[in-house]
Amino acid sequence: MTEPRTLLAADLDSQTLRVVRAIADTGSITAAAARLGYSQPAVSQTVRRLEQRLGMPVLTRVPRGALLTEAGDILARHAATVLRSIDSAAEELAKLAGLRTGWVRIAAFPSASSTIVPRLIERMSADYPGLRFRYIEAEPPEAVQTVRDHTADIALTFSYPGDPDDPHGASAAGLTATPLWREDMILILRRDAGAGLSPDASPLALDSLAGAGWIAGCPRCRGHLLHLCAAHGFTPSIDYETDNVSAVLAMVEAGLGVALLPSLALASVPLPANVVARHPATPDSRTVHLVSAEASHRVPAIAATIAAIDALDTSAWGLATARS
Amino acid sequence: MTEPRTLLAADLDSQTLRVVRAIADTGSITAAAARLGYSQPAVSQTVRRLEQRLGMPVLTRVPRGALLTEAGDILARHAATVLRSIDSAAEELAKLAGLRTGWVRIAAFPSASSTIVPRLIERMSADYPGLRFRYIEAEPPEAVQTVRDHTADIALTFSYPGDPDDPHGASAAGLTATPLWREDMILILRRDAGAGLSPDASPLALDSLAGAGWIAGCPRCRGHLLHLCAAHGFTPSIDYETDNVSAVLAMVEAGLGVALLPSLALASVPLPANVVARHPATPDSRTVHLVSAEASHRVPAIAATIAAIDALDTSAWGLATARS
DNA sequence: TCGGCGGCATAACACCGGGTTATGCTGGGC
DNA sequence: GCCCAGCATAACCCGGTGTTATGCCGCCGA
Repeated sequence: MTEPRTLLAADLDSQTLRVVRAIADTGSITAAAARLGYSQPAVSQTVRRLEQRLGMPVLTRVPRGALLTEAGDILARHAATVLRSIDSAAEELAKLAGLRTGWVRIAAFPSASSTIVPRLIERMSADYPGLRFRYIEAEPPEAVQTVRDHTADIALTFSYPGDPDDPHGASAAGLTATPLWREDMILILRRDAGAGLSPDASPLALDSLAGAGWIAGCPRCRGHLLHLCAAHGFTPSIDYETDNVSAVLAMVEAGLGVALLPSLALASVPLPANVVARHPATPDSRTVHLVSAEASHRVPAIAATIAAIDALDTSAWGLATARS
Repeated sequence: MTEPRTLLAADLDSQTLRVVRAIADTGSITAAAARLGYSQPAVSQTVRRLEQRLGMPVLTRVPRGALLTEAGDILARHAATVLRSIDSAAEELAKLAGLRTGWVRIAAFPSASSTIVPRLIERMSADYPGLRFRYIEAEPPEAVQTVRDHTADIALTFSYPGDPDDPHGASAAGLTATPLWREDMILILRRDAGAGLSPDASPLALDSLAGAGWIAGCPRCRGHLLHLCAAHGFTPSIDYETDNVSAVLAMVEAGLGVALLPSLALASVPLPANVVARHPATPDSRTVHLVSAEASHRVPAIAATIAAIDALDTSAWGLATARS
């Protein structure tokens, strides 16, 4: 004769409620067991355990089945609410799993904003109409930081060869950084500036521009330019600094200098008539990376987005698959 | 790498939801564990199991705690509903257990309707204002049947000594029948009828009424009368039959005959002026029983009612505690 | 920059809740 | 009076869900 301690909500788990509800619906333990896919004793014992936890009977056994007691009625009534809520939770989760809902937050560098990102989101939205997206434009270090602090799920970054703080530095945390594409660096100069140097569309020796004025962009891009020129034996005179690609082109067009731009930056703005793009004689490139939290790969919407990034056709932007 | 099968609602038990909710509230696994009274690994593992059932992460681990993912958000949101519902079920059950709510259905024989039953319900209502009662008047066999088929929780019955179908016959089922009180049988006759026989208030030999006309009530009462008279060597002439006590008294008053009534029957109607009640010289009694379903004794409201019946002061009705 | 600390994960283990099959009992209907 | 439907019990088994002990990692403060 165990002392019936005070009732705890912990005594009521959803499994038990499911059983009570099945009995209420079917009117017998045996039928409830059949409906739930259990053996009859399983249900019988579940009820018995419940009853001894509650300290009072939940159902009265009658010759052809079982009737709920008042306590059983209470349980069955609330079971409806509980199970309905659990079912709808399961349904929402199934929608997440089935990519019929979900958010994906993306961070990327400026020149991706007008190329890769819109194409990606367009594609994903077409394939999975339920998914929603957020986008934050950020330079690589900040973009990685957004992933690290869970402000974004996915970051697109770039790194120059030999870059000390390239995105791989992030992999120490739970982050992964995988190279996506190799992006050619292209020299931008006024048509007449390079006129005497070599035929129009052919590669151009970098050091032939040693004496030119230079227009540079973000700090890391400027750093790369300095590094690259040093390897070619000169120090560029960087006279103008701007991140703005249109501004760079206008400056070049105005004859203020030359620039070294990644091909993505050129993909979304038309080249002014008397401005030309020439590959350096010794090819130069940077690499676009995808940075994401390891754990997030199990989030269906994020995994699908990553897959879509991999599947993007980037040939129009001058991107080549990265060999890592 | 287990294949993430489709999500089942069965994967979501209330215990897990409780954990998710605690994490959502506290912001860390450790704090949630403390709040739930678990060890930290218990919660950690609960989450891990949940995640592998869902096939997607539920929370993202951050340096100083954990953040919910979208899936975790869904769970936490529904957990609120589920747990609220479970809590309110527990609360209602606690009210049942605490006798602050509940129904008790009573069946009893007619002469209890105007004596024991109102007193009992009055008493119970005073002690437990939340309890509600239903009452059905029924002769013993029917009253036992109401308990058997769960139309009533408690039946008050009576049985005459040697009664073949007394309530004990019911004990074969899950029913119990316990004797409560011994109820004296009393002879009712007109003052002048017994005048020459013995002093007014003294016991009266039954066979002194052998020649009188008799007024009898319910079938079992009539049966008892026949049995009793046979033991005294005569067969009564039963001229009138009615269950109605007032009618019996009026008939006696009118000189139509004499009657043998249980003391409870006399408790609620005044004896007409020229009608007297006399004990038989050889005392005769019947026994009042309580019949109830074994299992119902664990129902608090019913147990309390039975206790209240035991505690009733029945001296005013001429009932003596039964010796079983 | 290094040690302390807060927080999570993992390992190893124990328990019992909750399932199974086999079987018995009871009450009702043909 | 026998058969059948339905519930209970026994005996057993497994895995979910706790426990403690321990390790790793990232942050913070001296």
